[in-house]
Amino acid sequence: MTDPASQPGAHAPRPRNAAASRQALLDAAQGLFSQKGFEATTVREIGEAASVDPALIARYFGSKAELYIAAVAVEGASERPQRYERPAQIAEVMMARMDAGGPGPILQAVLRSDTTKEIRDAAKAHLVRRMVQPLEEDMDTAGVDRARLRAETAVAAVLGVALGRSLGWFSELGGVDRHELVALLDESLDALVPPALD
Amino acid sequence: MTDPASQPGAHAPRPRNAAASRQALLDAAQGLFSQKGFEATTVREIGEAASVDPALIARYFGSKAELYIAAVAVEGASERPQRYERPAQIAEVMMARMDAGGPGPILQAVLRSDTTKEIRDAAKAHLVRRMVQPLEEDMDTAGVDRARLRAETAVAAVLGVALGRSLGWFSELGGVDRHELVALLDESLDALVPPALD
DNA sequence: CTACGATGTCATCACTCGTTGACATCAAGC
DNA sequence: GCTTGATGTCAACGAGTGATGACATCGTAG
Repeated sequence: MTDPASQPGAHAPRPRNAAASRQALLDAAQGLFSQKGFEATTVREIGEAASVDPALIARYFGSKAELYIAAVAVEGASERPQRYERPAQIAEVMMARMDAGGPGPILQAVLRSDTTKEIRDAAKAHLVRRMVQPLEEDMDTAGVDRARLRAETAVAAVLGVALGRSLGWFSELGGVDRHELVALLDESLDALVPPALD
Repeated sequence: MTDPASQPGAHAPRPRNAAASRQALLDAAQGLFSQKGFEATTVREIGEAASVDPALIARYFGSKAELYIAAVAVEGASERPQRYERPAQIAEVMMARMDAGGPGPILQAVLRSDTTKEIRDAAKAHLVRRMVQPLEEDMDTAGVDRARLRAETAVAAVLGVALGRSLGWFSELGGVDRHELVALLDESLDALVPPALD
């Protein structure tokens, strides 16, 4: 962010700017990985989307896999810590994200088998930390039986619904208003994950 | 078909038997596609698993894609029509299948984006016919509101749980006894898909 | 102004994929 | 026994992939 040394207002064209190229690659990768997954996205596609030579992926990130990890890290970091009052809020957050830009690198990594085990484990851990554990802790303090299993089941179910909605599995699920769907899930999830009573 | 055994009059045993080779390829493809999906399975793998030269795939099926379609057709035909008394029975059936041999070609086709749209649509239709419609009809006769949406949501949720269990997303979900999980889902699904009262 | 490191461009490598066609080998009919 | 068609084997092709390194070009320190 040093002074580009040109007119104010309009960013100076940066034909040679490593940071900008790196960022462009990262953004393009984020979008493409999010929509198509790891294997189905080629480095040449990423380069074209970023208007950057694909060879720079190797230079700046080392490899396609490391670029993927970087994209996942960005997605993970962009999520601010959050506390869920009701289990269906997880569905709300997840579907809002998917409505915006596809499943995202993390979910892609979790549900596809063509990614490295290393990447998949990292994505799973993220999912557990952000979604399962909050639910589990609430139920633990409330003394609910089988808290962990209930939390995992709820997250998996929400993921299924969000996925089916995003990928257009069915006719109505994809088109229904998000909040209506969340409301529908709310009743159901309360039976699976009893809400904290405190 | 005709008795292949040792009688002199009958046809000799079949060291070179096109039908047997074809079937071996189909079986191997069914298993591999079921576990790894379409793109991640190579024709060389299939050939090795079937102990048949991969080139015969082209000869007997035309291409890898047509072999895939044949495998899906086999899975679709093997399912006998079934009626579900309670929504959680869908979970039972689905998880029993997955515990046996992975998600299966049909589910793989639905959830992965690397398959042909044609294949994916066929798989979706199969899913709707076998899972969504039975639920919907029960609720329609019971006069439940938003029957179709509820049915689709329930199937998607069950799919998510079954998938998460099969793919090892979480620590407990994968290991828990299937029937315990079904019981857990039963309460929850009743809220989403009110059981028929007749 | 010049030299040098940083940045971008390009051709190409090694590899895997699905597919193809030539060739080998077997079983059966004349 | 020899021919003929079916069946199996094999090497290779062309199209992709990710990755690599040589080279060109820019920006700027000296």
